[in-house]
Amino acid sequence: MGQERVRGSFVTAADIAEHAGVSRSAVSRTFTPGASVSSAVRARVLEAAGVLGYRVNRLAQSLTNARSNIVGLVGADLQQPFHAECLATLSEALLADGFQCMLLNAANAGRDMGAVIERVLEYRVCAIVVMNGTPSSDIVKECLGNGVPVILVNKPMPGFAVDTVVTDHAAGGRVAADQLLAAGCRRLAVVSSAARTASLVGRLEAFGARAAEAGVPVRVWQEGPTDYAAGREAALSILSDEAIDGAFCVTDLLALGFLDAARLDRGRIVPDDLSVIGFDDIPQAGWNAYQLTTFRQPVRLLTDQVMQVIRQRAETPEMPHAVFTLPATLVERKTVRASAAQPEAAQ
Amino acid sequence: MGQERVRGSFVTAADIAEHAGVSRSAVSRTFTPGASVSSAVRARVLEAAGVLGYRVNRLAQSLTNARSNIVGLVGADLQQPFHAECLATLSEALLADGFQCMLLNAANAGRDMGAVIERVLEYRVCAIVVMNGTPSSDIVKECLGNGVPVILVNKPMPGFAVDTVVTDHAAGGRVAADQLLAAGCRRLAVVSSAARTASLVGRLEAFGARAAEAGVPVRVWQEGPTDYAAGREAALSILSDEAIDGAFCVTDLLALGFLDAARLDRGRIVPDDLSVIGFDDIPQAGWNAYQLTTFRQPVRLLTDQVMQVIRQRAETPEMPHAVFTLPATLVERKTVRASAAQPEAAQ
DNA sequence: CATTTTTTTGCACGCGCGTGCAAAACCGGA
DNA sequence: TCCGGTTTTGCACGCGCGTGCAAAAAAATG
Repeated sequence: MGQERVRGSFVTAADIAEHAGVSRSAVSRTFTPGASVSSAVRARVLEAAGVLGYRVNRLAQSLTNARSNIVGLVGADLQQPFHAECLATLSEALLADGFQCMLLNAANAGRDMGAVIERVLEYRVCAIVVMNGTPSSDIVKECLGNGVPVILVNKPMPGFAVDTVVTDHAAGGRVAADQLLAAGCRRLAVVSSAARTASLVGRLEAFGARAAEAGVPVRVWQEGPTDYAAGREAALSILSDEAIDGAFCVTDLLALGFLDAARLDRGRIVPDDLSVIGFDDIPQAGWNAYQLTTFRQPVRLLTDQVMQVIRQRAETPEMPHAVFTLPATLVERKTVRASAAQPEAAQ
Repeated sequence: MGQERVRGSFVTAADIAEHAGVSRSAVSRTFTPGASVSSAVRARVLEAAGVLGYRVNRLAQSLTNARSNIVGLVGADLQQPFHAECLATLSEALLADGFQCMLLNAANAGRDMGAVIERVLEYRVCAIVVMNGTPSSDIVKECLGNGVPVILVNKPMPGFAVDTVVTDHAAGGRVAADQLLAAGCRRLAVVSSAARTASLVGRLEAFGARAAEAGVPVRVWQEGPTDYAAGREAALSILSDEAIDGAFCVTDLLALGFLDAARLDRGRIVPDDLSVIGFDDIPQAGWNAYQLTTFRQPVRLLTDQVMQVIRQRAETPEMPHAVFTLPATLVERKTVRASAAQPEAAQ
């Protein structure tokens, strides 16, 4: 079976109808759950479909429904470990739920997301998920105006009718400060990038606030991109200047670069001389050369929440919009000195 | 402008026609390059489109063309650095060329690619690019039977009417052997995984053949998945057994795990005691903690070639099918001992 | 101005599909 | 056998768009 397929063209429902000796409607109904077809007809249609290799044309189908079941997935810097993880998890969940995902790669974060979002609107997507990067408010309005729900991950946009799913960055920042203080650090640094993303700023400010409460000075570094090389530069600069003994890098990539420069170039012993905490828990953070203490972003939870919002909003478009905040969990590895104050007895 | 948009629904060409006082055809022609419209009408249409927020419905458009301009991008283990890089590069190129990409995440490589490819066929994609993983021959036939070109990256399927774009793995394997031999290694190992992928096998066998020519024994390891942890396990097992002094890991991920275990657990000094070469040149390979000597896969070239094939085959479907082999380039860093035999004078 | 040529425009059809509606077929009961 | 009720089936229309065709308008030519 499937042998005599005509090469080079798709089979239509009409072809099946003819081959099975039924009306085209019968074919359509066979592939429409809950439609009325006798089992005899259904059987003949299915057989013909098998032989000819029929496949409903979703394009035409979506035309009737006025909406496809395609979800637009927008993101930049997709090769970064954390972003790649988000993408992999989200796309898998979407597929598992019967959606198709259109990937909108905004490439280097600088490039305009607007152009790329505009294009996907032409496909009548049923939702747009922004995994990272900051879409302009104009384009968000445009999506909303066309009835396309927008879901923002880790990127709150107050005042817009969007759904937002974020990690609790502030809580992470606070815990990071607590950890470093508990480890006895008294000259702290926080390493971020020139990108003043809400998530990055959230982590940084909460960290700074907590340190301030404790009366500990914090050296703030916010230069360059958010990557490994920038982390190295930060370490090279900060660690030569001052006697920093604890650093919170707002991203694992920064932290790993920072660690390498601290150890290899500045001869620091981690965690004895210097404690370091990252954020994201990318796979590399767990590698033996690093064993970075960091915060795990709840990617699975974020994804589940995104899926739930997509489904709910499909049913109830006028549902009130909300911000869902999910907790990051501390992953204790080996870049923070064990607290001397409260030794964990007999472990 | 754009204020009075009716919320919650898309604007159609008919709406524009009415608003501009022209026929619907005029609207269609305005947005069809090379169609005949007077500049007066065009102007009025464009203005109406601006005010109402019109956007052609690609779904309906593709219905007429019998083909969308969507390309299906199939891959597994998308969070792996090399795969993520391929995905990022390819999706960017596709978007730049006016295509849209549908992401088909086959999740854990084990899962069936067929199901996911079947689904994307329903969208009348104009091509399917398989970035990694092995699609069943049945599903490939099915695509081909429907006139959808299939492009395989790093995965030759002899005998099928597909286009193939591969890195020259064998050449890499040979050079790897040469490098290790030149470094004076006399007890070699090659580390691969249980996945007998063509690319992995290609690298491994070429390496083995070259070593055999030189009369040097090679310990072959092919267990577990293709990741960091598997690389560690390989090192823990191999390095305790024998006095290996040179290892070719067929993947950077394996190499980095191997390196960490060799240094941290087995106390080897790289490259003095042990030389290690990887493959792929993922970003982490260049990090200071590793400085791995490896082969850079020509991702940009692969991508360019894929794009060229897509364009050409769109024009000339019956074009003969070919295998394009692109060279990997050795990236010399610091995990291979400098050759004693031929000291590079005064460098 | 009349006529031919060129350009522009609207009509109508089809792309592949879902679905309301009415005709047809079927089923069970009297 | 006939009849009311319950599927099942086919017809025809519409989804939003592109496009061939012929009518209309404009432009060029005599």
